Amino acid sequence: MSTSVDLVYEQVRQMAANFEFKPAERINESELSKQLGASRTPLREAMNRLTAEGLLVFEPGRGFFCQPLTPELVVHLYELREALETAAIRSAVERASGDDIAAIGQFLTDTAERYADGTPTKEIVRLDEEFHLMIAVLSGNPELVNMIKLTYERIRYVRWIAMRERIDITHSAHLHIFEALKDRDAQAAEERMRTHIKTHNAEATEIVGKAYSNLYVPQH
Amino acid sequence: MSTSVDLVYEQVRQMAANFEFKPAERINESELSKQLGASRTPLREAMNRLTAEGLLVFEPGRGFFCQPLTPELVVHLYELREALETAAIRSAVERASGDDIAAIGQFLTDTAERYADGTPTKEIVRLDEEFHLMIAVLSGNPELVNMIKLTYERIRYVRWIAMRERIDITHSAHLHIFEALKDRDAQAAEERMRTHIKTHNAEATEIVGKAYSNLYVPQH
DNA sequence: TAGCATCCATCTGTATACAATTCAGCATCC
DNA sequence: GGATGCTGAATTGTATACAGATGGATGCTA
Repeated sequence: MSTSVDLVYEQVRQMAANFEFKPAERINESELSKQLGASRTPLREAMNRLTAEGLLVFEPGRGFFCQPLTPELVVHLYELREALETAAIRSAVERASGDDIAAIGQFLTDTAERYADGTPTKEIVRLDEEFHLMIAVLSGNPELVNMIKLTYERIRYVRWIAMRERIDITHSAHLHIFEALKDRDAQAAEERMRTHIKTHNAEATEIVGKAYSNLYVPQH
Repeated sequence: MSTSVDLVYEQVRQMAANFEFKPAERINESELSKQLGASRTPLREAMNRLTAEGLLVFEPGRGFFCQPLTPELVVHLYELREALETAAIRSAVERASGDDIAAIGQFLTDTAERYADGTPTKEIVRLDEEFHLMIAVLSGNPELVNMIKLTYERIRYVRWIAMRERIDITHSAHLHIFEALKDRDAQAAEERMRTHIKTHNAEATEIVGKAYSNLYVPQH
C-alpha cells in the first residue's frame, strides 16, 4: 500500500531535527499538510509519533509545537548520551569481532582529511554521528542503538553550531577512543567516551546558554 | 477541548503494557475503536505514539501489532535499564538532598512488610518500579526518567511473571542499594544497582526463554 | 496432491466534513 | 490604564466515507 504516511513522517522528522519550525510556535496543520502534499490525517499521525520521540510537544486543544531547546534540556540529553554510549562501548569491547573493529578503523582513516579541509559543519556532524553509531551497533543491542539515534536527533541542531569550534579535536578524540576499543580495554574505552561526551556537553550547553534567545533566528 | 485522544492513548497504552493483545496478531482498528467508544482516527493517533515508544509495531499496509517479547528483546531492554539506572543513581548520589534520600528510606520502611505478606505480584512490581523511579527522579534529569519509565512498560509483563520467584530478595537488594545512596558512595551504589538489574535480567530472560511459546496464553 | 491464479470479503490509508474550541481583536467596565 | 467579557475567524478534534491493499477461500492446472 502507499507509504505516504511514512514519507510525511520522514519529512516532518527532518524538519523537526533541523529546527525548521520556530520553537514555542504552534505548527499549523492545514498549512503544513498542504506544503507536504498530504491531508491532515497522515500528518497528525506522523506528528504523534514525533511527539512520543520527544521532537515535538503536544498540548490538547492547542496542537503541536516544536520542542524548544533550553540549556537544561541540552544538559539532560547529553547526560543521556553519556549513559547510553558508555554502556554501548563497554558491550562493544566485549562482543565486537576483529573485523567489526577493523571496519571502524578504516572509516576513521577514510574520513580523516575531511575534518581538516573545509567540509561543511553539517557534514562533519553526520560523520561524527556515524562513527558513534558504528560503535553503538557493535554493542549488539538494537534498542540501545535506537535510543542513541533518537537522542542525536534531538540535539543535532545544537551540534551544528557547537561543532564549528571543535572540528579539529573531534577526530583525535575519536582515534583515542578507537585505540582503547582495538586494545579491548573496556575501562579506558568507557572513560574516554565519557570524557569526550562530557566535553561536548559543556560546550553545547554554554553555547545554548549564551545564544538562547537568538539561537533559532538563523533558520528564518 | 475534549481529551478523548489522550484517554484512548492511556487505555491502549495500558492494554499494550499488560499484553492484552496477542503478539504477532494484527490489532483490528474498527473493533478496538468500538470497544473503546471512539472512532479510528484518535485510536490510530494513539497507536502511532505507542509505536514510537516501542510498545507496538507498525507494518505499512498491514496495520499495528503488539510487540512480541522475545528472549533477545528482554535481554536488550534489561541492558538498557542497566545503562540508564546506573547513570541515574550516580547522579542521584551527587545531587540528591538529605530530605530526598530520607523520603526513600521512609518509603522502604513503609512498604517493607508488603514484600512478605501475600501482596499480589502485580502490586509488588508496582512498588518495585516506584522505588527505582524515586531514585531516577533524584538524578534531576527528566529525560532519563522518561526513558526508564518507557523501558519499564515494555518489560512489565515479564516482570509480573519473573517477580513471583524473587519477591523475598528484592526488598533486601533495595535496602542494600539505599544504604550506598545514603552513604553517598557512588561507586557502591552504581555497582549494587548494576548487580541488582543483571540478576533480574538473567532470571527474566530464562523465564521468557523457557516459556516462550505459551507466555501469552494466560491472558486469553 | 501441491502449487498457483483468481476473486471477494475485510481491513487499512487518507481525504473530507463538521463540531468543538481557541484566540485575537474590540468594546466595555471598574 | 488595565482588567474583563464578548464575538467571529481560524484552528483543532473526531467521525465518516471511500479508494486501495491484503489475505484467505475457491477452483484450476500440472
